[in-house]
Amino acid sequence: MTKKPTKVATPSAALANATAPAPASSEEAPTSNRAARAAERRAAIVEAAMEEFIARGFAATRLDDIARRAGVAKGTIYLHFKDKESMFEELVRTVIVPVVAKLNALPPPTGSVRDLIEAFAGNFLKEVIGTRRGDLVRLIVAEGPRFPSVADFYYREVVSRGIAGMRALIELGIARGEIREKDLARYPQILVAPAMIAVIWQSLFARHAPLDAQDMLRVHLDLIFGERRTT
Amino acid sequence: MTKKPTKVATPSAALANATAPAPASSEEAPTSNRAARAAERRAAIVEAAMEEFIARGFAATRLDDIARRAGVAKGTIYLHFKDKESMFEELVRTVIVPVVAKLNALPPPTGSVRDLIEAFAGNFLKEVIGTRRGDLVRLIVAEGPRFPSVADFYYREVVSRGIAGMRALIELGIARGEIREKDLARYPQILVAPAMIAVIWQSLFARHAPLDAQDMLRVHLDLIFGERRTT
DNA sequence: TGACAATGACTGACTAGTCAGTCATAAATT
DNA sequence: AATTTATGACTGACTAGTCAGTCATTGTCA
Repeated sequence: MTKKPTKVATPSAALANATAPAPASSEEAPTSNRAARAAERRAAIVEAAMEEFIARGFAATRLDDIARRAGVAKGTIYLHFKDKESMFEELVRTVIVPVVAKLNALPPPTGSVRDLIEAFAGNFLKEVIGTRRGDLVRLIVAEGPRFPSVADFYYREVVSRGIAGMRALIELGIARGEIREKDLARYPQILVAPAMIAVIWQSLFARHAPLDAQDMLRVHLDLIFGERRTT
Repeated sequence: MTKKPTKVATPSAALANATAPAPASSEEAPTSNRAARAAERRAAIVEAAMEEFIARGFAATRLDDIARRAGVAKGTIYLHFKDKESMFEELVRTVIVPVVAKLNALPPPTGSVRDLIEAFAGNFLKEVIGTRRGDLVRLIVAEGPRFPSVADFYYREVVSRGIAGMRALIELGIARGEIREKDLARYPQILVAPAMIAVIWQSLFARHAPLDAQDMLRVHLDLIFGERRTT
């Protein structure tokens, strides 16, 4: 039935072409055993899928494109994921989990609350705003309503924890007299809002009006903690 | 294929169902002349398209569904719009324009700046948060990157004007001594951020954790203007 | 150690289905 | 009757998901 006498060159050659002369991104070992190779494949698929989903959204993304970008045949995707939908869902989980891990490993609360939050904001700036992770946030906002399970997961793992953490910090700030506005503890969203806006702004309007997110967050913290002493 | 001998009742009946017993929204006349009927059709299509696009996103929305919801045959859509893409773009324009008109018709600046902004926030709460318009904002955030022309339009017509207006208000507040934080004028986004977050929250997380947007905005204004005097 | 067998990861042509856009025909309006 | 407007069956391009077949790797045995 299939009329392929010569077969398809070598699959490994195709793979090498698709990604780079050297294997994958982080790991460099020639990946001897099967399991490792499989994990590597899966990682490549996840990576490629994220790029495509971010660029085109769920519905408009073609699995063929993901496969090509991952340097893998389409069928291979189905060895790792049940279908397009559950691939999207698992993808979000896979990418989010390390973030949650980091959130849990919060630094010991030394120094002023303002310093803590400032450090947190700095981190957020570097790791989220204007990065692939920021785009992922926008993707979740975009697809959330069509993927309740994704929205649920994101709320449970990231939002609710983030809100709770921020609330604890705010309460500490209030107890220490650093924060005046007591009601702020009821709406930690207010503390985070400018950061979220910065994420969205970057991917929608940066080309029209670049936003100095760092400076904006500083001003926002001044608003909450009062003008910063000069040093 | 479709076994519909009797035809689809009357289109107007279907339309009436979709919106209300009485035809269309504003106009009530039996729409005698051609132009009026055409405009009505177009409005029905726009209305239906907005519902579908909000519910499914651009790529996953079927023109057949829009046509059915609008009580119109698919071909009719193409009498009003060139194709799906330009329909989406024109749709956003059509829905946004009245909002801009309202923005331009700002009330005369009487009373304190805080009162002005509070009135504005109240309006926003009623007309945007938790309404179809709020969903439209989310839709623009979602599809913006794939429709630069939509993002451009939205930025030009809504965002940049809104930011400018807020900045003027903030500067007034600073001049009058109502607002302490002078740098706020450089980032009117901070003033608006919680409102935007509320919009997004409603459509993503309201089921998990309902958000009292009104109260949150009040707290945020307290933060900016100082605790509100009891009356 | 070298030869051979078993495994299952991987492939990509293929199927079945979907949907944007078209156009011959019909209805309504003039 | 002529013209404009509306219809919806149809088409062709496109794509999610399948599966029979391939072959590098691993395991087994002499």
